[in-house]
Amino acid sequence: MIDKLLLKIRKRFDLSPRNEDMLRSAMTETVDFGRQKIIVPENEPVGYSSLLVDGIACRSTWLDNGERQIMEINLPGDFVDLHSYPLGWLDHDVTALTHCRVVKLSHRAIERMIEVDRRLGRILWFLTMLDASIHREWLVTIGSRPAVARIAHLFCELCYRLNVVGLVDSDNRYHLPLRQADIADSLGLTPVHTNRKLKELREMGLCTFQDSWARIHDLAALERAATFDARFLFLEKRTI
Amino acid sequence: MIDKLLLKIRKRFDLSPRNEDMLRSAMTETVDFGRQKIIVPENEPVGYSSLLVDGIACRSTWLDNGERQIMEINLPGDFVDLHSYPLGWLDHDVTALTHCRVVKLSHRAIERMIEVDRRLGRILWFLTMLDASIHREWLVTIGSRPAVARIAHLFCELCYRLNVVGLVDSDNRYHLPLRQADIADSLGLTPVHTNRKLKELREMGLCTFQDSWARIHDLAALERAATFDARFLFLEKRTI
DNA sequence: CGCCTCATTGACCTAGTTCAATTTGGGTGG
DNA sequence: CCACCCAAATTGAACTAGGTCAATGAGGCG
Repeated sequence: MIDKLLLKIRKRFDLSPRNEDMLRSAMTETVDFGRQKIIVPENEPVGYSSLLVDGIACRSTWLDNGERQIMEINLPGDFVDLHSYPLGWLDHDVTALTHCRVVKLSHRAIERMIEVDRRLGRILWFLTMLDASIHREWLVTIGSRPAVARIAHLFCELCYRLNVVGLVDSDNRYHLPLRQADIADSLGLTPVHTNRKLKELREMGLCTFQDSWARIHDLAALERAATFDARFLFLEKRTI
Repeated sequence: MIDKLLLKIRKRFDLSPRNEDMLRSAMTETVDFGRQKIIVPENEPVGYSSLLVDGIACRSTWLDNGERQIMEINLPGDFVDLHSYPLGWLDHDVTALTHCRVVKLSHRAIERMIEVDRRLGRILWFLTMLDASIHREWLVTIGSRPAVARIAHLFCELCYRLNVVGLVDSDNRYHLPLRQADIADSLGLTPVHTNRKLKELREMGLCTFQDSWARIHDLAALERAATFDARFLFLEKRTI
């Protein structure tokens, strides 16, 4: 159930079997959400955090003009709203972009876990700071990269993140059941322009996104096109 | 020394005198940085976090093409790199945009404080999540708002944040010693375009930015122009 | 005075948008 | 099996917000 979360954590920290048990036993209730359903609504007090175990979700808000801005794409193994623990509620919606399965972790249980093992608290804090780092990288993407590089960067990011949780094939191919409009709304582009630039990436032989699958044909070249530097994902193993 | 930090925290949480003493006594060394100096360099292990007590700093990276993207503007009372505590190092530089004064808080001291009072840990975690919330709002700004609204939004944000630490005059006027280029690099615009749109805001009678001072003539109208909603700043007092 | 940084303005250009039409590929009901 | 429908992808053509380039001001200061 929480194996993808454990993979994500173990990539960066050593986890004792005891830690794993604590996490495992703290998460109980499973909930499913259909596509487009709101998993966590904006501005409402939250008493628990949700771990995405299956499907793809996103953080997004709607603007007055009807535009949607997606601020992060959540993958299996991600807590979609761990930050509601320190914040109390969310400043944005979390929405299912595909069918999603989620397990709940009450804030009270988080509190208890941290009380028993402070290091676990620091690990959870780390996970939320990883989201913040991804936010910053997106700021660079949207603020400074041209359209092709934006799309390329997103595909690189998702490749690395999905790889951590074992969801990338040996030939850099991964399941990505998103609409082009989802990508457009993530990158501050229009669906039409996104479509054209996806075609360009395809014709350049860098990557293909079709039928809910992303295939990266030349990761190194794609990273160059994206000016991608994986360091913002903090993939190194660390002590403490 | 740390009074602005205390204001910032007290706006959201009750702080016991003991908590305040713990914070106060943990921060010792003061360091000054001239304009353009790097306060915390990217990708280098950090053993302490820095609290900005005076001046304005920013988180930024440089792209291959020589462009700079600013990801957050740090004000007095902000920790510029509290997230280095869980992360270990930063994915970006922290740079002084004006002369800055900083006090240091070692990670060991943070560790100790949290050990003594877990609630304080949650408060520090909150502070880092506030930064993340600001990042998300900037994503919306850069991804979806037109130029005038971007600038307006930034002036609203700075007004609210500076107000918390007592740096806004009664007539919504605050010291903001930034170049137009700093604003441009924060918003994903060019300095030229920023200049033109600043003129527009001035002519609309919404706000003036001249000689290092921002004057908001009509905050409500400026917020409307920016589609600004202060909720992302989590300004409410909360329990726990 | 001369220099330097930053703000301002004008003229032209382009990456990305907008609008609208067409295609594609499932489903689904008969 | 086929006609129809619908969501999403694709393409074309015209448009614009914002960018680029380059010149001019306007202060501050050694």
